[in-house]
Amino acid sequence: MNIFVGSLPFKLQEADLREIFEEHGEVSSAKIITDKFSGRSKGFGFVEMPNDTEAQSAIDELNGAEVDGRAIVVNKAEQRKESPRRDNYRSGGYQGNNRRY
DNA sequence: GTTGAGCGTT
Repeated sequence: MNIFVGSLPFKLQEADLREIFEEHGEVSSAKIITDKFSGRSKGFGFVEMPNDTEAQSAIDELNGAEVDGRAIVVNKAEQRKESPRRDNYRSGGYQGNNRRY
């Protein structure tokens, strides 16, 4: 289950976020969203947990929990898919791979 | 050295 985490302290790092969720279950990956141009944290991130039961428990326990003095927001993530369509494609190359500049 | 609602680069 992918989890959305908001209201994170700007100083928080991905490893910190991961350890927070690992206290409530197994964490496969943790991500802090940072601005591509400034490199600064956007203040929210995502955590992926393979066990849905532990994930739901972590959401229930960590939503509103205080981290570094800030009450964080934890919800089930949306919009980003893990399994894009990979079927019905043939290994044949493209004919129009010519590049015109 | 700054800020504070929301959903990420594959």
